[in-house]
Amino acid sequence: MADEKLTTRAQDFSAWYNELVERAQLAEHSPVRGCMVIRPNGYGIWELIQQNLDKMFKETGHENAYFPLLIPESFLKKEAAHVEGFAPELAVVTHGGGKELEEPLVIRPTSETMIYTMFAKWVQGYRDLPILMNQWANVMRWEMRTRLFLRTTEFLWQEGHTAHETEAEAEEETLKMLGVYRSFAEDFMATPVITGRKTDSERFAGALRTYCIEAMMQDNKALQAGTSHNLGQNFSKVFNLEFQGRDGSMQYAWNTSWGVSTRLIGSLIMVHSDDTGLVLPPRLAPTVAVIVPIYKTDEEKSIVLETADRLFKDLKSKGFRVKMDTRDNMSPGAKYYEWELKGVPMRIEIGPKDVANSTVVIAPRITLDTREEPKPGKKQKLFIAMDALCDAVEDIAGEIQSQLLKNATARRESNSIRGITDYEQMKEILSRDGGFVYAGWNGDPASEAKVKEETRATIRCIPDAEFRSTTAPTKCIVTGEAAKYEVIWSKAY
RNA sequence: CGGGGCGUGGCGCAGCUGGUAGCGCACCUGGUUUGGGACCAGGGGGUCGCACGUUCGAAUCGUGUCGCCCCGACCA
Repeated sequence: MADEKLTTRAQDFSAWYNELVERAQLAEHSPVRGCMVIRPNGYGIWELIQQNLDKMFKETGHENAYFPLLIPESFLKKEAAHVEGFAPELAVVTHGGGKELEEPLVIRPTSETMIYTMFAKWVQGYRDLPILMNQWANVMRWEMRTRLFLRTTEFLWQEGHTAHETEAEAEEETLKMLGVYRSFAEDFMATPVITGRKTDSERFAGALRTYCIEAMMQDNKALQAGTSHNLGQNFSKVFNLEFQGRDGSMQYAWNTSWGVSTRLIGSLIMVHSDDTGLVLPPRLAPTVAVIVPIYKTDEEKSIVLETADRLFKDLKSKGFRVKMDTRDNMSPGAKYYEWELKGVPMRIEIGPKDVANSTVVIAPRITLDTREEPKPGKKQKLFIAMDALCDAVEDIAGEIQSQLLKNATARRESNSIRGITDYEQMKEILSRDGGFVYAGWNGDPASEAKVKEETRATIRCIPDAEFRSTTAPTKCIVTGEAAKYEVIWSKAY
């Protein structure tokens, strides 16, 4: 491997991202415009996202189901806001079996219309509620411009859809799932997120209220990592999702929908990775540790491999996602670079010296505050007794997981600016370093649009109470009028 | 859709004042190496996005076409 170094983040963040995705073999462009091929290294991350989120969905009472890829065009046209929101980005099937179809079929951009059509058949009385459902699926949106993981024509996601008896119940569900996303982001993605509500202009087409989790990337831009919508009765009215209530009257159900997508993988990359390559939180790393055996002579080779294999099997039997790199045509150094590029959280080196001492060397992918500082100019290396290896891997994985969250949180905080009251100053900040600017807003879409036009920044959300500044801004930063909300302004993906 | 760039072995590129392809990496074989990107020797693999045209002759010139990437407006 004589590959050149990656473009650095400082040189060109965008080029760094693109190179990293391809070099770490996460995904690449397919022969079809805007569609990506997710390679095993990337798909493995998605599988872990799926497994863990799915568990959280089940724990909160949801069940999985599957609905068709194709949706009659007329379904999409039933809900006015929905049509308007999605019409430009639909892919439409017009032919089947060699004949033109009587009614074109749309490849789902999202499944509200199909799912609520079915819900309507399943619900008669209030006892049939709530319905708490989720599907893992692919969807298509014909985007103008695509980027691997962040915005592709086809992408993988989960979409939760629920139906409830009352508005309050629906709102509770909407917020509960937002909470699930937040926990997942923090506990698994090691990514701090801000929860909040979207303004009307950023709201989902057809929703009453849209809530979101927003994360900050290393270039200080925001990325919406998940959304949860309270759909009110907008869809139930259009799709006749009615039930007989406790008082005997016919009522429309209250719906919610919520989703996260393969975009999360893009977020993981942009939050944690460095100029050496991918950095993955251990809980979402398809390979948590890789063993690199080191030897010169044949005698050394046999004894090192024997020991390494024993440790490998031991780790594996205890459930660790571990790999052993026995390639013989590659120097250890080359392997180090490769596994670092691929984001494996820790490397376990075993050489003759280690065998003699009954130790191994563990090199964590990031520097840990919890361990002895690395020597100047060197990477951190930890000497671990062989008989304590399993515990050590477990501990170090936990420390990396926490360290990543700590680093990302510190970075976000140092790039969050509060207390700005001067619009010119905000413009200056947004055009220079960017970041999250907390400031007042009069609640008028016009002032929001003005900022977007002049700075390309948008209101990411009206943050929940715990994220707001201790002293609330009194004036709208754009107009100087009384502020209705404190909001977060930022450029976004 | 506007602006820019590009299509030549798997990848990255050179060749483009016309004479039927070359380099680096990767790959295969053998040998020496291996604690931070090894080296030597030998070897396999493309007809130059596609179409038409000019010409004795086209990767190279002309026209057209398709596709991709990057920057903007739209979006998870």
